[in-house]
Amino acid sequence: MVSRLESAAATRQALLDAAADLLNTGGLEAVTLRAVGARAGVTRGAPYRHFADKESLLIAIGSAAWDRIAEHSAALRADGTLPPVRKLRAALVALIDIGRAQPHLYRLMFSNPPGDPAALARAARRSHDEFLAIVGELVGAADARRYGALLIGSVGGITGMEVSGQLADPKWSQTPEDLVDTLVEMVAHASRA
Amino acid sequence: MVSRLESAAATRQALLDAAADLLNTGGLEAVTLRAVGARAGVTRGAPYRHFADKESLLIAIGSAAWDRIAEHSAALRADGTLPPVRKLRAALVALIDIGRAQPHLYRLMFSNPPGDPAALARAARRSHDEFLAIVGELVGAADARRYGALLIGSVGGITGMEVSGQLADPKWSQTPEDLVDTLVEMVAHASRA
DNA sequence: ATTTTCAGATGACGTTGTCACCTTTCCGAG
DNA sequence: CTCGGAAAGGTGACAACGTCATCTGAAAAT
Repeated sequence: MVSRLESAAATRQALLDAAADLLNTGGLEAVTLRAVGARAGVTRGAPYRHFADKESLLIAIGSAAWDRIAEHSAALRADGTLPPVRKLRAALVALIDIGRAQPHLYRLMFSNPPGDPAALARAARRSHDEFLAIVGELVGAADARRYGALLIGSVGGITGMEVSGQLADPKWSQTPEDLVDTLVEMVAHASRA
Repeated sequence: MVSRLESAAATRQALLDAAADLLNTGGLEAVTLRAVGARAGVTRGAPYRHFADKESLLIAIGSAAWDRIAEHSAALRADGTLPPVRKLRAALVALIDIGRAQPHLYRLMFSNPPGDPAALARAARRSHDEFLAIVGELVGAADARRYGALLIGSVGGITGMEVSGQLADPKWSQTPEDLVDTLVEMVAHASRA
């Protein structure tokens, strides 16, 4: 008694899960439509009933990841028990966690696909808005844009260094969390002056 | 009177130039060994006399870009007429300039290839060392590691936002240069305290 | 002068993304 | 209740790609 619509939606989700799984375990090169189909229990042509092409499937995965981050930030913002500095730090560290646990997914989130270069940037907007609100609680609405862009960009890059193994160089002797703490401290201090 | 060695070296460079050109104009997807060979005046199999595979060719391009940055930073560091803050800003803005002028090359520089994930991270080390020295001039050797990692990561991420078009959102109303100025100012201030 | 070496050309193979066509199954109108 | 359209999925085919084995010709070494 599964309706056709339910079955189709389930297949679509199975394709997304299969692709995300392959991405995490074997990297982007392991994500082939044939492998995705096989893991989802269908054949190579089936994904075209749910996604225009391979790129659309990847964009959907990246967008979903951005949506989860947006929800996480929204939940943080709504938490009244946490002081703004804590919210900010938690929101930033969430990105680091994704980068560490799912580096290939992290890369995908920041890629811009050849066909629709702005697709993932659009998906990131909701997440950025939530983040902007959290920053505003700390530094005030006037400076939120300035420090918001700086913090998001910085953490994105710091996580990128971690993902590509550059931060592992003993030359730095800093964890991403260390750097985030320094960054938040500097921003909090600068906004008070 | 071109010797065979000279001819081989010229072909190798022609392949690198052709690939870099295709990368800049058409993105990574436009870089096919057949197209690279055609533009360099050879056929599709010829690149295998100079590079183990396609990935090695791309790594060579990314490494060369990192080398150019290292040289640029070294030249900056040797310039006695510039105060440390100026050197630091110029070194950081150099990354932004590459990102803007050659976004696909910029992406390649920060990618980690499936075969040798640390290859480009190694190529970036010399550049990082030069940068570390410049930071040291400003904040002292004790804090150089801390702020060096923070600055490199931050600027990498900020440029990434610019490259992927996220900073273009009027929501931020900040140029990458604005953010770098804020960042440098904050670091200079923090290191004085 | 002869042998070795190596850049380059060519043919072939497996894999991939994609499309056209066919089959099957479900939903809704009569 | 029937039947016709719609849509999911399967199958065959094709072009493009990375890669390798093999061949050729010319330069370097002996």
